[in-house]
Amino acid sequence: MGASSFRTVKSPAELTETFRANGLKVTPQRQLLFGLMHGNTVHPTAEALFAEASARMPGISLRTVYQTLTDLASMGELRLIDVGTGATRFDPNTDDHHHVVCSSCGEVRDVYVAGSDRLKVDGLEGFRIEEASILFSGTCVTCASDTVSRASARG
Amino acid sequence: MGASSFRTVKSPAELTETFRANGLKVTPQRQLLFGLMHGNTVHPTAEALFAEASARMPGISLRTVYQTLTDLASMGELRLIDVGTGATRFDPNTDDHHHVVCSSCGEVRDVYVAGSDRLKVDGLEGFRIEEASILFSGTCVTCASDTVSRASARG
DNA sequence: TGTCAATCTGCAACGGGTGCGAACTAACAC
DNA sequence: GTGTTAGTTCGCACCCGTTGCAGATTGACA
Repeated sequence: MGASSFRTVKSPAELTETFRANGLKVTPQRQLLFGLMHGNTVHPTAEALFAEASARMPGISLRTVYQTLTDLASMGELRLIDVGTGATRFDPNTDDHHHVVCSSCGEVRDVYVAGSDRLKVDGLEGFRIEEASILFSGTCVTCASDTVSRASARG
Repeated sequence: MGASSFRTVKSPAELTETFRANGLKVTPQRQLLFGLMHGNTVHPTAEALFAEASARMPGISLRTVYQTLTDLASMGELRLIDVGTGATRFDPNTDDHHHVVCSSCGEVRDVYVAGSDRLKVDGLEGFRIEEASILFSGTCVTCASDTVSRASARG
């Protein structure tokens, strides 16, 4: 569970190779997005990445951001996750893991779960299961302390 | 885990009482929806309930369906679930349970999981967890056999 | 340097869901 | 039965996230 086993999205250089190998072209827009996803741990939305990308390359289209992200996802280089906050999040961590989401601010963090093979599950009869995802939700430390300070300001 | 411990939405008569007790009026539209949810095990979307309701009460508004369902949910009489198929599902089963979704047809079924307290979870530091939901996804028996028959038709 | 398929952008459109306000009606009092 | 009024219903406009489309552009390879 240490950083040594952490499997994230390939480097921009490697993704360039992967794209070319798949017959896809490598454009400046794509290279920018490769860089923005590499080592990214905040599970950004398409809009958030678009904002970052726009700052570095004014005129880049939101459509292109979506296109590149779905290309990356369909090649298995990143994961699309839905934590119920409205917009799809993009996760460069392709390890087998799960997520926590703060129900107040929407922050998402990776969670590693061991022992799920020992769960007793009733109700899967008739299904060929391909995936199981666990989503924790609660309040992050920042939002919790905000609540506390607001409460004491009132009191 | 038998039917005896199954906790579903209250009967239409009980919901009538609950609504009145909360200062809400009991309209024909609401009574119709109470009946449609009672004993419902298909995890319908608002649109699906709207279609059923429209057949019995032409002219009922989709807006009213949403309104009544969110009222029921905020009273804890049913649960809103998101299985990643786009639309919110409404689940009259208020037991502590989880779900499987067929990635092909979107069918949802209830799943009971025991032993989740023995999971080893890493990454929740700093979060006050309020909920954990497990979502299985795979192919239901109907979609699996459809695939088989299509494959043999081709062969 | 040329060719051409792949890509980019902007806009229209779509699905799910919500805010709003005028018309309506359940609930309670008399 | 009638009146009063707060809660509801309906339909429309609109929001958000996302995708389809098409014309202009450009990476990749000869």
